[in-house]
Parts: sequence; C-alpha cells; structure tokens
Amino acid sequence: MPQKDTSTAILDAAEQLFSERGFAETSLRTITSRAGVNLAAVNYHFGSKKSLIHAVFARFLSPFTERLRQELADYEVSLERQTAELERLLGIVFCTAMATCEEQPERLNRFTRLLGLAYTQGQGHIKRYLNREYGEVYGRFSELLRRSMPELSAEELFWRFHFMLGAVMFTFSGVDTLKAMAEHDVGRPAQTSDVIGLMLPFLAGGMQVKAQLPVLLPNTEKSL
Amino acid sequence: MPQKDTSTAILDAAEQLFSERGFAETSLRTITSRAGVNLAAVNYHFGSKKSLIHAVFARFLSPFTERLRQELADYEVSLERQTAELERLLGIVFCTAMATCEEQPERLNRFTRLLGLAYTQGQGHIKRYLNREYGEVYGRFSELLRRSMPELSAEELFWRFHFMLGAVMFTFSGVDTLKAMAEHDVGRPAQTSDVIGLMLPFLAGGMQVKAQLPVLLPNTEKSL
DNA sequence: GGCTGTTTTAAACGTATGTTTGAAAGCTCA
DNA sequence: TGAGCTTTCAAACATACGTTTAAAACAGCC
Repeated sequence: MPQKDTSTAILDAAEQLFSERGFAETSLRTITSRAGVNLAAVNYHFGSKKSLIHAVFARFLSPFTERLRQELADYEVSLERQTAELERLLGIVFCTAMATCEEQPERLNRFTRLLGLAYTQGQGHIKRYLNREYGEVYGRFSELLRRSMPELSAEELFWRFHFMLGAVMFTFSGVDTLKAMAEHDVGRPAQTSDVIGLMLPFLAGGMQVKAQLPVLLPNTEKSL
Repeated sequence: MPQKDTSTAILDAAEQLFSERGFAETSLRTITSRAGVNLAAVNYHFGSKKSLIHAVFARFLSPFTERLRQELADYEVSLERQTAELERLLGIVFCTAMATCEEQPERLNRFTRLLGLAYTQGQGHIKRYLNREYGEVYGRFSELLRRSMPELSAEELFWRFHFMLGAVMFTFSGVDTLKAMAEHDVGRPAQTSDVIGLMLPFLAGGMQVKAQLPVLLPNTEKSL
C-alpha cells in the first residue's frame, strides 16, 4: 500500500506520459523525473513497471466501473417501464465517464487514449489485466446493448459494436490533436462534450442503419 | 538502393512484426533473425530503424496512393455526369486498397494496423513522413468527401470523418483477433471482404444521419 | 532522546537496444 | 584470373532501460 504523495505524483506523471507516448516509449526515468521523485520509487511503491501500468488503469477504471455498474442497474430496471433505447444507453456510458473525472475533464481524453493503446499496442498483460478486473461490467453493458437492438443479428451486432468502439477510441486517442486541427480548419474551438454530442448521433446512426446489401464492386479493374 | 533479396526479406519480416507488436517493441535483432539475415543488414540497406519504418510504409502506400490518385481522378470526371455518392467514394478507397494487395489479402489488415499504430503510437516522425509523402492524395480524397456531403457543416464533416477513420483503423488493427472472437461468439468465420461489407453501411449510416440535437443529459447525478 | 519501521536516495547491476567497424566473401567485367 | 565494387558477417561500441542494493533520512511512539 503506497504512501500518498509520492505514489500519486508517480501516477499523475505516468498517466499523462503513457497517454502521450505509449507504454514502451515511456521510461521510468522520464516518469520519475517528471514526478520529481527518485527513480527507485516506482519499484518501491508499485513493484514493477507492469504493476504501475495496471495501477494507472485501476485509478480511473475502478471508480468508473463502480458508477457504471450502478447506472446500468438503474437502466435495467427502467427497462421494465419503457423500451430500450440505444442512444440513452450510450449516453449513460459517456455521462458516467465524464462524471468520473468531472473536476479534470482532460482526464477523459487521456483515459480513452490509454484504453485504445492497451487494445492496439502489444502489451498483452494489460489486456489480460483489464479483462480479469473489469470484464464483468463490460459483459453487462454488451448484453444491454444487444437488448437495445433486438433486430440485429449476432454477427452484425458484434461487428458494429467494434466499429463503434473504434470510432470512440480513435477519436479520443487523438482528441487533442483533432481539436487543434478542428480549430484550425473550421475556426471554432471544440469542447469534449461538443465532440461527444457530435459523436452520439453518428454512432446511433451507424448502429441502427438498415443493413442493405452493399454494392461492393467485384471487378477491381476500374471499380466504377 | 538496396539489393533485392535481403531488403525484401527484411521488409517482409519488419512489416509483419511491426504490425504485430508495434514499432518500439520490435527490435532489429528480432527482425533480422526472422528474416534470416545479419543484424547489420538493416543499417546497411536502409540506414537506420527509422528509415526502415518509412520504407515499410512506402512499399505499400506508394502503389496504393498511385492507384488511388487515378481512381479518384476517374471518379471526379464521373461527377460531371452523375451526382456524388458517399458509398461509392468509400467503396473506391476500399477496393483500391484490396486491389493493391490482392495476391496477399492479409497485407491489408497488417497495413491498416500499421497506419493505426502510426496515428496512435507516439513516433512523431512517422506522422511527419506520411504527411509529407502522401498528404496530397489525402487532401484530394477529403475534398471529394466534402463534395459528397454538401449539406454537412464543415465542423460536422470534420468530426464525422475522423469517427469514420477511427472505426476503420481500429477494426483492422485488431481484425485478426476480432475475426477469431467473431467466430467464437457467432460461430461463423469472417473474411475481410465480409467485414468491409458490414462496415460500409455502418459508415455511410453514421456519416449521413440527420444531425438531431442530441439529448445529452446535463445532470450527471442519475443520468436517467 | 532513542528505538523501530517506513520511505528516500545515489549508485550500481545486468541486460537489451541501435549503430558502427573492419575484415571476409561474393560478384562483375576486362 | 584478378582488380574493383558490393554485400555479408561476427564482433564490439555506446547508450538506455528496468531493477536491485545498501545506506541515509525520516516518521511516529514509548
């Protein structure tokens, strides 16, 4: 059980640096010097770099999943009164995430980026840790998602769910860069809640679209 | 100018290993031993690890963008006869990508994954290289995309475009894992073209959805 | 104040990385 | 064949990493 000050300083620095550069690209020396603590402090307080990574995830995910578990339970009982609705379900997840770090909104970006890195970057132990620790809530959510779209086949639902996941992860992974680009291109600065507001219709639209047979052109020569 | 055999052996090994583990996590020793060549061969033929990474991208992207440039030009003249259509435009990109590696379909997965890594993983030099080398085609495409959705505001288009990019990148980044999961969950094996067939309607649906004011719950306490 | 357990510190350790070197091997062409 | 160039190879280099160590500094408590 780590002491307060040094541990949180390390966690803060690690969270930010990992989200900026990735796990392998961030050295313990960079973390500890940013945190203003001794190099050995990481191994003393957390045991190893792996455990530090896990701790960074746990610091956000544990409060988040605890809240989410409750919100999903409330949502579930509300389903007895009203019909399931995709956008409400997605809204719950976003709102819970935002509420979990409401005093520090930029943590949401950092965090989704970390999750995206955990998925795309190698580091198999992170995926294993996340699944072991938070797999249950994840399962609860995807079951509710399935119920909110009963007309979709299991296959379609599976893939669309991951398309959605990708849009969310990728966007938040680069949301700072993207915000800057948006401000440059479009001229208007964007807030995270604005981005979510734009993303929700996109996701719901994609998830709920009627599955027409796509006209995927079989002749690759001109593809006109 | 690298020699044929050794260079391509290195490129093959590097492409596969980078896409599996990421750039920082893959050492030159792993690459060269997989390729069956001497460690020093990378520095001899490519100069440095950075340049090797660039070369890996170039080997796929140069033929791809060359084809795409042509396809987009054809599409552009066809616009004088018929109206712009989002799904056709997206289909062109996918088909061009598939056609570029038609003798080795799994390269498409590897490649989108590499692009995703380049975006999300640090390694700023990769982004700079890609932008410098292939920024022009990218600009051409996004201009055509804009024209295919004239009713969308610049802001909405910008963000939806990146939502779309995310869905594509993320899905193909983990497409092998996802295919396995899909086969396990759904029971039916999936081909890359199937996934694209499922993705196109999702993307088009999300891009074209009417932008209703989303009911983003302002009270975070219960979010019901 | 002095003892006990905890935390911090500077230094070192072992390992792995990207890169360089200089000699050996292979190749081309007269 | 042998000179001149390109390519391979084993070995070494310098650097960076995660981790360990043992002593120093600190904390709370009798």
